[in-house]
Amino acid sequence: MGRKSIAHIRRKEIIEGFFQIVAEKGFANASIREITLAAGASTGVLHHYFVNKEAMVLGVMDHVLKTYMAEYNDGLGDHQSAREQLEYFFSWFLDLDRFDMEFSRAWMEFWALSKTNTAISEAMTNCYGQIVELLAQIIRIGIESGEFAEVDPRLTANVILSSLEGITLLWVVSPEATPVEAMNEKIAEIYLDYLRPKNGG
Amino acid sequence: MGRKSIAHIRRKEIIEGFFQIVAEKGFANASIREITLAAGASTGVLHHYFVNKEAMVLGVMDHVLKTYMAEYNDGLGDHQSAREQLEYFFSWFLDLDRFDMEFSRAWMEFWALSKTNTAISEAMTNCYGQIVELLAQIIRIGIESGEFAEVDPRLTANVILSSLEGITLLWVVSPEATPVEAMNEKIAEIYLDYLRPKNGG
Amino acid sequence: MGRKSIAHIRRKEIIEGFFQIVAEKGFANASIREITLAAGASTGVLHHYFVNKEAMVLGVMDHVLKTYMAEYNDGLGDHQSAREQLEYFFSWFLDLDRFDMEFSRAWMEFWALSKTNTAISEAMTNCYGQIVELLAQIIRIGIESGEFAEVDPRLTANVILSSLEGITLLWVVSPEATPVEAMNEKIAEIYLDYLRPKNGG
Amino acid sequence: MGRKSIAHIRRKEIIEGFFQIVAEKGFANASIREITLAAGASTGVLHHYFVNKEAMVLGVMDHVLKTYMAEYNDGLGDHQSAREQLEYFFSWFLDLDRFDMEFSRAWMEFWALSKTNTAISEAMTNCYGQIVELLAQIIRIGIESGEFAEVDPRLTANVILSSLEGITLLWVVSPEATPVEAMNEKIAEIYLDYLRPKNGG
DNA sequence: AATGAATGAGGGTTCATTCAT
DNA sequence: AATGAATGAACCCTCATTCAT
Repeated sequence: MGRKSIAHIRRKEIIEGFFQIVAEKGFANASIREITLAAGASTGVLHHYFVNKEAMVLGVMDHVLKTYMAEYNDGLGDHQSAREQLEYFFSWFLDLDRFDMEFSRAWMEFWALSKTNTAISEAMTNCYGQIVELLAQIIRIGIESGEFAEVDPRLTANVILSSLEGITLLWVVSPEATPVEAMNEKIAEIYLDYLRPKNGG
Repeated sequence: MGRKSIAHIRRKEIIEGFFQIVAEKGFANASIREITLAAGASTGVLHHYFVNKEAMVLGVMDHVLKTYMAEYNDGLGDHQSAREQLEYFFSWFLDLDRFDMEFSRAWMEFWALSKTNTAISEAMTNCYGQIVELLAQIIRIGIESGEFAEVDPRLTANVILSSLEGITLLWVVSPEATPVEAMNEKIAEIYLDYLRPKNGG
Repeated sequence: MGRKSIAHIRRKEIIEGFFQIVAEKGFANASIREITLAAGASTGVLHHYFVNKEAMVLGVMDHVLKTYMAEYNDGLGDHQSAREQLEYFFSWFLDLDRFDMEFSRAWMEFWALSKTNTAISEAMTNCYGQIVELLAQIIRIGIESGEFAEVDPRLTANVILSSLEGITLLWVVSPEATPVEAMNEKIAEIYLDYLRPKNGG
Repeated sequence: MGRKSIAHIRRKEIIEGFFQIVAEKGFANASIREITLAAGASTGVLHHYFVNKEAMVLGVMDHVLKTYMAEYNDGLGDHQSAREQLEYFFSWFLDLDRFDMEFSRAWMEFWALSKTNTAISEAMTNCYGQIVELLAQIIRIGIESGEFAEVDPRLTANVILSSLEGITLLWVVSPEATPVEAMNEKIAEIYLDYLRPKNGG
């Protein structure tokens, strides 16, 4: 038991050190030595917990997905209508570390890595797949209840997600030129409007 | 002149080889040796034309920006109304190599690099800045002519660009899960609708 | 007593796991981790019984020498004449695990190690020394009894042993190209003939 | 041309440094760094000429085989009868670096490596295959001319080679206990006798 | 303008061994 | 007696870059 909890702590320390250095220097320039220093661990311990650098990425992604989905589910209960749920989704997604520069820089590295690394690609696809499904489900409920217009739920979910991630992207690439908060509000406004039933139509 | 054109050809060969390998393996794993093989040049020649790998990125970005802006301007003349110009913008942006996997993968690498490399960051900011300005100008014209509602031109331009780039991002990360064409159409539809003057309102 | 026998069993398990991995991968690539898995023991236990990898080699060699010499002595009693004893020697030597690939591969590793490791070198010299002495003694008896020609007993013993070990060597290096059984028979035939008294001389 | 000859020299320097360190420490303990120092080359140059340590082994073996076969063929012309050729073979084989400790130690490493490395195994099989064929051919000629008894040429060739290599083996393992010169002479005597036609028989 | 041999720092990873539990 | 987490030196190899030719 004591052992197990130490292992958990170690894993978390390593993940955090790794995350920090990747955000700072990028994956390729995140040397094991530096991760080691940031995590307060030896090279041996790093490879005791993660077979290689790639496995650390998977560890981070797994950790992030689990944590955030748990947060989402924790706050979900209060929201009754589909519209409220969608608003809740926007606020949750905004609250993620999306506009934490460290988080976003690291996450962008994982985007880039997913192109050449099957395991990371699968983790990414899974991650975005879950979020799209979340959104699509809210939209489906809203359509059924008559709160939303009859749009294609998955397509709309994909479009919303890509718009939100597009903001993150531009923000990381050009932080000063990208007014993220106003953009987020605008996006929420536009899509809520798009989903409003066109009664008069 | 003969000399100069050989130099031009060489530069282009190198840029193309570099681009191909970066798309395939990512910037960090694009070794000079491989670029050399793809470009049909020696290591010496590579460093004769580009002081280092970073300079190749800048070379590519400069080449891409110039080429695409020229294309944009070439096709622009026919379109009179702001709405037509915006539709033209969407079709031009779609026609870029955005949904060419090789292009997009390489471009994603440049996103990632811009975080840690000042020169690339500046080139990126400049690149997106020009496109945003393009869009904002169309929107301004539309507002003035009464074709568009009175929105914030730069904010709207940023939102549109981020939505479009967000599609590319999701597509590269999850090619199979991302219906890019339908998403593009939907995005165009939504923003054209958003910009429509709400007379009755 | 119970303790002691557990210790014996553990030692044997470790030796066998070690032997197997050395045969498979070679000494240098036989990692403690793999030996651990093969022996069903932890790294701690391994180092409890053997101070290091070298000690495992000495353990194996000691075990092998004792076992085989015991086998030799067990079967010896029946053979009266020097010729019979020599024939018995050949059959015993053949029956050793010499043409068991696993044994021979591991043993070849120990040859190689003996060059740079004094303790292993001494164990090897002792091992071959005992066998040469065995052979020389048989030859001496045969010469005294008039069964064998008057050859140099130690030189002949060395020559016979080297011929036999040479077969093993070629067999391990080129298993398919080396007809070990026919070679063994031929060797026995040639040396028995060589030792036959040349009456007519 | 100048380039090419430099490349030849570099390759030879590296092979010699490698050979020396392998003989001294064994393949596994021959670090690139030490080979580098022995060869007077940088790590980069080492890997420029040989993709990895294994390739150096193949380089050595190739070099050795070519050199020695050339020596053999150079001295062959003078020897007319099969018996003379066989005697020449013995003297040539003895003259190889067989009883040069450095050579033999390194060669023993290659034996050991051939067990786990396909390319080295093939080189070894090829090497011994050529020598066996050489010997078998001499024996065949002797049988045809009536100089030799009607033995199995390949089997006999294998037996002779294994006896000779067995001497090397015992010598490397127990240099002091192994009277190599007397053993060599004895082996030559025994096999020449074995091959003598048994007219009276 | 072009070549590719040479450099050597730095990369990720492995591993025998130790030791707190 | 037994465990396996922890250590950190050492390993092989890669690489961008330089420079003599």
